[in-house]
Amino acid sequence: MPDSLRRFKADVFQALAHPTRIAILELLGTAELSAGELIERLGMEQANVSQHLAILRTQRLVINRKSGNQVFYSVRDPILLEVLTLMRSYFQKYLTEAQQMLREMSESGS
Amino acid sequence: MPDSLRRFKADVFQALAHPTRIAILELLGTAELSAGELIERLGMEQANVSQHLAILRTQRLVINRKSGNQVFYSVRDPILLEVLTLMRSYFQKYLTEAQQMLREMSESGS
DNA sequence: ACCGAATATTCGAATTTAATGAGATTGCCA
DNA sequence: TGGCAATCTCATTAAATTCGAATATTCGGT
Repeated sequence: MPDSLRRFKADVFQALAHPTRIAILELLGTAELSAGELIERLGMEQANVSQHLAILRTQRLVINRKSGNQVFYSVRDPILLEVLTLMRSYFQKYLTEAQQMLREMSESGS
Repeated sequence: MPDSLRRFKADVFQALAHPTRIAILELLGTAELSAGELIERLGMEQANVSQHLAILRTQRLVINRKSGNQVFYSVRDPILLEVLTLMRSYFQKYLTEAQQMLREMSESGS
């Protein structure tokens, strides 16, 4: 596999590599949502969410549809949701270990 | 889903978000390899590869087995390879578009 | 005990990323 | 056209990532 494609693939993972963006994709997994709805459900700064959406748009993980005053987002390809589902099963498999790791991190961090 | 788990999930994607680390996982997909073999096949600096391996180890995407002077690495869970396979199909689906994007990036970058 | 090979770790510089606050668009409706 | 709501973009700053060079560690052989 050429390195350029590997870089491209890495960029997609990079786009997935943020809790907020994962949350966005999970919210969009079941239904198309407007930017405003996303902001509300996430409970985060408007500008911040908008920037994360821009990243997802640039990598084409989501598509957007303008309708009047609003912009509606949806996941571009179900494969991406499959990836998230696979990840979910991965985490369930190692759940106790993940929690253990989280606990250690919070202890050493305090 | 609690945010802590989402953060944990994002960390795994972060670990996948580098061309070299993707290359490492793809190499390990078919066979267990020693650090030296990985370095040789990647044709990169020893320290650099070792650092990437450390990241993959920290996130537990790979496991390592010490045998004498060498350290052998392998992918921890086949689910991760499934994720890479899914991504591969995603890229094949949008290959022309990806190439187009790569071309534009290289043009504007020069 | 010493040496060399294999691997890991540390450090510093350059680059990238994330969050916030402020400003700029765009589209609707009176 | 004026104004408001929804959304995006820009600038700044703090934090994280990446790489190479140098250094450290660990193990087997002599």
